[in-house]
Amino acid sequence: MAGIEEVAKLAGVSTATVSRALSGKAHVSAKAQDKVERAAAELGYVASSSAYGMATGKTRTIGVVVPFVDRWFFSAVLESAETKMRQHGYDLTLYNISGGEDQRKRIFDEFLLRKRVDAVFTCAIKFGDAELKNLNRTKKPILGIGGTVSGARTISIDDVAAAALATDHLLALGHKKIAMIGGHPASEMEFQQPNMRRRGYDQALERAGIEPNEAWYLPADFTIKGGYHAAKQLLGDPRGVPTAIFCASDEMGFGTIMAAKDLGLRVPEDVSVIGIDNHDMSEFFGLSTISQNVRELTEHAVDRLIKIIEGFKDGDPINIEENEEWPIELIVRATTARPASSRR
Amino acid sequence: MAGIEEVAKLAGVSTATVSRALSGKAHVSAKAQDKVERAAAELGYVASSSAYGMATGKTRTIGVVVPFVDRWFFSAVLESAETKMRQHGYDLTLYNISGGEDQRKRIFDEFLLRKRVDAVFTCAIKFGDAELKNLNRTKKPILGIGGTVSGARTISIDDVAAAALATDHLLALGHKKIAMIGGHPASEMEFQQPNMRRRGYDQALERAGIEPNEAWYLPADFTIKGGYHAAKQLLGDPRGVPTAIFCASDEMGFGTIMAAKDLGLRVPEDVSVIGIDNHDMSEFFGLSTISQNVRELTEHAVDRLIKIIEGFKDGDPINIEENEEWPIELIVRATTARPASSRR
DNA sequence: CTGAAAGCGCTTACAG
DNA sequence: CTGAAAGCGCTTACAG
Repeated sequence: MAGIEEVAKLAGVSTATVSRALSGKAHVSAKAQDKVERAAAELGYVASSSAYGMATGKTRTIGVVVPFVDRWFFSAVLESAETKMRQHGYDLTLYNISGGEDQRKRIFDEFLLRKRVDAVFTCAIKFGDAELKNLNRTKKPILGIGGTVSGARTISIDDVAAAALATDHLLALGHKKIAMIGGHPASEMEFQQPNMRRRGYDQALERAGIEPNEAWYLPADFTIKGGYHAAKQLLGDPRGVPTAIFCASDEMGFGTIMAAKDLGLRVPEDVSVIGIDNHDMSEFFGLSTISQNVRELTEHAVDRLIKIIEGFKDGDPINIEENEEWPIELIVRATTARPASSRR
Repeated sequence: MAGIEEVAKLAGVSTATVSRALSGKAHVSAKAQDKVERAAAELGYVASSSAYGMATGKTRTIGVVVPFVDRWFFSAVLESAETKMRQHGYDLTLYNISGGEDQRKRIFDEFLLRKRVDAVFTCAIKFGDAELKNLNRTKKPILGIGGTVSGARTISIDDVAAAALATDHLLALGHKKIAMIGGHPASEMEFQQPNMRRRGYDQALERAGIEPNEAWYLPADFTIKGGYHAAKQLLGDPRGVPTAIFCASDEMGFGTIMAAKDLGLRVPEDVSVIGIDNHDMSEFFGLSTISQNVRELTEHAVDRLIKIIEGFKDGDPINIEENEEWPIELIVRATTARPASSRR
């Protein structure tokens, strides 16, 4: 509870000197520096962030907006973001949109605007025009990952290319009957990933001269359970079964592997499976996948955002539309192989 | 960027009246109320939280400290806590301890103290004496879940009883050869759960006149992978195999189910499995479990903490040691049944 | 290098 | 019910 005044008194200097010594922003004589540090330590002084915020207009807090927190992808983002922000001396405040329209509105109209945050970091969030305008009006830089967003900076993989790469991997192994378990067109991810990943799959097939089979695109919800159910339908169909399944997320890939096993099918002998994400458990499942290195992506994005905040000069545009493409990587493990028909 | 001054000007009243009208803390004439509301809406005014914090000493932010965020239990806590806090008009700032000693020290010595938060909500965190003292000195109320903590309020299940209940369920079905997959004694959970759950298991067996078999307690790390590996060792041992396995977490239960299947064993015909948590995927796996209703527990705990903050009177002790026991519930699903030997 | 003082934008006793 | 003014605890031009 000790304030700067008490530290100044104990150190025998003015509050200005205390502030300067502790912030390191201006030179202070070695002697004064020492006295201040001793006094601060003795009193256990830590500057009040509200007062700091008043005086500087900075909160040293970044708002992170996510659609879910209890799904692996988002929790990995959250964990990496927190660690990186902490390193830079920033706090992370969490805004979770999953509570529906009301919660979302409250967050955008009230919380995010209340000068609580210096910037906004979003993951798989698409802004409404009004939301973006408000954020711009209050001079909040935005950086998004997990898809591009109009009017803001983003760092994102090329989802079309990622899906095409996964599909091409299966094609190159000799598969011709390739199904896809993807997302619902207008899904709660509120984002274009499902559509883009489907497009990549379609394009890859078409390039290989294969007509995409409508019945072999199954929408699910990106969870293990969703993948399991979809895969059961696909693999249990007596009228014809694919030899490979591309899943738009690794979690759906896990579900697909389990479904295959439960049907008595062997992976990859009877059916190949590939996902997208490189989930923490993918190695355990031996799942082939397309990695976007979420953790590094997040760390890179946080660094970038903080650079923007701290390098901001009056007159600079707050937000510009600009996507930095983040590289993807094919990781081949044990769930993809040549189809049985082409073996000898 | 509009300040209270501009609103006052536009509404033709003083800033005091604006503040009162918007906060609703004092009566304001209907006319003034209306003028203020209009003006605020027109200007898109939202009070600065730093200024609010300066004036009131409140931040309306709660610090949430967790050891992990990318594990289901903690992410469920985080999601529920955020939603509940938001409802009360509080922000959640995230403090993740997983980055090791340095990150932890920085959080406790610097961030949590910087008058950034009104209170601290912890999940499965054990404080050091110095940490607790600092928090008390800066008058931060603490509420913990996921285990009791000395010197602070907690809401927590009885872990010994939960483990005993799971074990008793297996015993009641007729199992005598019951193994346990638990935690490492001094685990990264930095908490007593592993030990307490083992104690509950031991006690239940002893009450049933069964001597716990040292070789049948396997430590793992609470993950699916960890559970899988442990279960493989248990179920593959040629010298003798348990008929039931109690896992200290549902995730280890999932791993155990997969291990059994991969060994060609049927669950529950050849081996029964029960966990603790009622994970979101437990229903999908058909896993019998002990539920602690994490989400409701978290919401209840947040309500409680906010009541403490807002009802605080000078002279009240900041933190008192007091545990509220949270009820548990046995949920029997498809992975537990009588042992084969006792069937006919 | 250092200090006195203004100022950041609110809230809230205190008067009226 | 309302307003003038003090005060919250810092930072930072401005002088010296």
